[in-house]
Amino acid sequence: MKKTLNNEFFSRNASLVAKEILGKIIARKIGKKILKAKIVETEAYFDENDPASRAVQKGDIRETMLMDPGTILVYGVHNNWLLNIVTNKKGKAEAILIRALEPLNFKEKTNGPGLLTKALNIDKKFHKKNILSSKEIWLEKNEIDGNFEIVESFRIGVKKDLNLKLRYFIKNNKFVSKK
DNA sequence: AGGAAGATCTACT
DNA sequence: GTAGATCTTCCTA
Repeated sequence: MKKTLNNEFFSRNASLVAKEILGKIIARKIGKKILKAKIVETEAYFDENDPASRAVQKGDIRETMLMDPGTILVYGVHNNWLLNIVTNKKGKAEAILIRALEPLNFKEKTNGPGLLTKALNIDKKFHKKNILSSKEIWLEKNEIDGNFEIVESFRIGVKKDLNLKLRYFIKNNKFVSKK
């Protein structure tokens, strides 16, 4: 059994992936250091029937969301880079947004989508790379603690939200951006 | 070339 | 709780 997450993991419905990726480890190699953090908060975005998703707009973001599962989608908003991972099969515009991490071996703040990209030094250079094959960033299974409760809630910062709970976070984790 | 909008963050009240 | 700062991308002309 491989330690890193595979293609099948991401080849599913975005809300499913968003939920199951909670508690997994994201690793970022910078020079000789490898920063590791636990994913504690995510959101799911869809194509049709999701007015808040950027996939309904034509452009580079939609193009990227149509690519292979595991493709990294980096999107700039305000002053920040937001880290997304494309899910579902090629041709389906779905993705998850990583909203918050719990740092395991570093101290930078990661309790927000813009902050975690700064902490991990993620920017547009990762755009359209695949997180399943990258040597600089990857995801690992968490074999240490798989015991936590998942809370479902509404997405944050979107005007036209669906009447669906598409944000998922680990209960009682203090690194979650909002409750 | 210019303007508007946006899946945000920080600081201050 | 609310306002402001300030960057990238897309749309229009």
